[in-house]
Amino acid sequence: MKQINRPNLRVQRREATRATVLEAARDEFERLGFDGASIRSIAARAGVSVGTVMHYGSDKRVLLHAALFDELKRVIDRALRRLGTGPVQDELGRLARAVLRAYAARPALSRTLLKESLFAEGDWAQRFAQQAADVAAAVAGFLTRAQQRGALSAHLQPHVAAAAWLSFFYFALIGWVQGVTPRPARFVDTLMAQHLGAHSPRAAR
Amino acid sequence: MKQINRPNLRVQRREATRATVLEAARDEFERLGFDGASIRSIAARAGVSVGTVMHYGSDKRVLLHAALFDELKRVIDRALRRLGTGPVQDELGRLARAVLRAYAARPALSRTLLKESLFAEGDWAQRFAQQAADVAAAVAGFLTRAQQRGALSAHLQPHVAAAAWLSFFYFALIGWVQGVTPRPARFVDTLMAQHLGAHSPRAAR
DNA sequence: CTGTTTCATTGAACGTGTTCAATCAGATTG
DNA sequence: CAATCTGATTGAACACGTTCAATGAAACAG
Repeated sequence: MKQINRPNLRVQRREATRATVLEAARDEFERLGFDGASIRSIAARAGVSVGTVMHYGSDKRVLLHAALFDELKRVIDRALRRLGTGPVQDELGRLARAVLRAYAARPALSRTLLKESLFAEGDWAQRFAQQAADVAAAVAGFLTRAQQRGALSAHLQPHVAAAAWLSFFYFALIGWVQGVTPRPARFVDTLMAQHLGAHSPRAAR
Repeated sequence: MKQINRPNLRVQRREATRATVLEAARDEFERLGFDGASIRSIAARAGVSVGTVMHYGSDKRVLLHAALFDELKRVIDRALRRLGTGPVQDELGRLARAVLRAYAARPALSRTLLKESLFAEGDWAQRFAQQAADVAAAVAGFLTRAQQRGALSAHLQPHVAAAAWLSFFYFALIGWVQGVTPRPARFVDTLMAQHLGAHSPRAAR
């Protein structure tokens, strides 16, 4: 009887090698930054040849994405799940800060990580676009619930406001990695305050 | 009497070589894209050595900036000067479309041009940050004038709204080069409509 | 059990961006 | 006018990312 649930040795080895390569990649990228890490240093750290490293990442940027995408996605997903029923801006601020911390945790890499995720190509472009769409959808859902409990004007189109928030957030992140926006979460908060300004139920106008 | 106004031969030659190198760089980048163009092909086109090309651009990205910054700056500055007294969103839409056209005019290069300008490093980071600050200031001024002629609520903080517009604009541009925002000007318009929504004098709420 | 197929792995070769010592030409000085 | 200084130019060397033909090991078929 064919053992369907037990992959054969080759598949096991492949997965083990892939994990080893991606872990070595993550370590090198986080320690040395994208440019500082080389395919050769990653290969040496993983104990394989450069051809094997390239086998698991079709180019260096793909390697970066493959090494770090899942962890950042976990951070984002957890922060989205934690969107609660507190004041709208506080909840959004928490979301922004959680993602910021994930970037700040890898200072040598934050600029390139952001740069390459925003401008990814091929399959990874689609994955990052999907991720942004998921965040926008989650934020729109959060805003809809806020409207339903009367914390936000019913006139506001949640998906547009979510896209606005995402725009502010990414712009703030870019400003932050570029050193021109030292307090990105505050920046997002200020813009979102104006954006929602007349849409909160107690707006005086 | 020292001829102050007439640079010597070496200075003349340096400027001529610089212009030649940057023009060759611009041609190659626009024709082949950033990755498609090589330092060697630029050198060949300019009739100089690779060392000379590197002399006029400390690295390939700097070469890109040096080759294209002034032209894009001219487009932006002209569009800013044309901000008039028409409906606020129409004027901002025109500004957005003018810059979009400048990018669209070089399809092989638009993604990298945007990517490298947003994530520039060193002196160029400062120049691009200054450019963004100039745009924000000009848009804030435009919004202030709109308030003064009663086309916009006096309660709106112009510099915050300008930062919001810039966020929408860059996010739309990124979405456009990534293929997820086919109508970036419309995207900006939609978000800005919501942002200004309750701030126009005829807002029903 | 053996031959064949499949796929992972290897590492040298290649093209690239970047560096730098050597050379050359223009400017300056005495 | 010659010697010296200064800065532009050169292009080979280097390290890098990427490619690919060769090799080896696992899987499969008979």
